[in-house]
Amino acid sequence: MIKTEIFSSEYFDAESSLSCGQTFRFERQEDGYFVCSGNKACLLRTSDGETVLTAEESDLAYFNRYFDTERDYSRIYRTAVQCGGVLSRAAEYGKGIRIFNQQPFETLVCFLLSQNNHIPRIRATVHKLCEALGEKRTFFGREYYSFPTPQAMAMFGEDFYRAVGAGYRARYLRETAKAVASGRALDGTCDLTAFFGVGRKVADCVSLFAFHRTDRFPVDTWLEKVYREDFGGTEKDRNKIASCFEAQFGDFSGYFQQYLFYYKRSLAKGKQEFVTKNPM
DNA sequence: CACCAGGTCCGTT
DNA sequence: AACGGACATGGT
Repeated sequence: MIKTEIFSSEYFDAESSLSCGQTFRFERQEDGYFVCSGNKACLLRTSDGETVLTAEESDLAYFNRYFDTERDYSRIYRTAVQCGGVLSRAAEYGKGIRIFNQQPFETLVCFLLSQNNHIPRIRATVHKLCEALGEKRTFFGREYYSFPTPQAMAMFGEDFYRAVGAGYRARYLRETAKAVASGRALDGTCDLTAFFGVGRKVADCVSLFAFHRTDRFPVDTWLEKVYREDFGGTEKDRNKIASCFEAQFGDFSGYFQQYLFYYKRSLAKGKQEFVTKNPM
């Protein structure tokens, strides 16, 4: 039985929440977005200031948790606006962004792939990975593939992961899949950097996107730019830059980081698109 | 064709 | 502790 649920898009906007880089498992369709998580799928549509979630009735609770729908984001937004400067502009631009609650293994694999990589290619590789090792399913008349289990991934070697476009990260995927499949803990308290290929940035992304550790502020090339250009920072070590932001923003770190990432990247992608979304 | 991308590892100072 | 090169590959 398929059901729908409606939210105001003021603090739950499909476009920005999906394209702000926290997930790679979605596709734009004629009338909205097809979103996958684990072995489930749902639809997100926007119309008249509303975000419409469509899912199997038995998956509705799952996707409510996934999209973090219970949390009050107006408070987060207002706090960012009060900070002024670039943060205020970024919050305005990404007002409808929510931080999802994604599955740990899936998030770990996706962000292993993300390093030194382009978002479109990350999405393509994740898709090929699911196609090859996931289970075929259908939702709303559309085929999709579940995210592979650690056990399924542990059966393949580097050559396979190179073939789906992982490049040099193939070794990271294989080692990590093997570790998790053989019982290594992957939870909110484990040291994520103990996984081969996981440094602070990837660890922070997994902490934030899978365990909702919003006290983490992942620093990548874009946030390094923000730090330099908009905050006038001079430190070069990304670890220190992250610690600096985290000390400043506390439990708002993760939310503010997403506002800033989405804003900075959108500016770089082209003024045209930006201007139409942000009439002065 | 260079340069860069949601970095990390590893060997040198 | 700090620094730099290597790493695969496709987008711009």
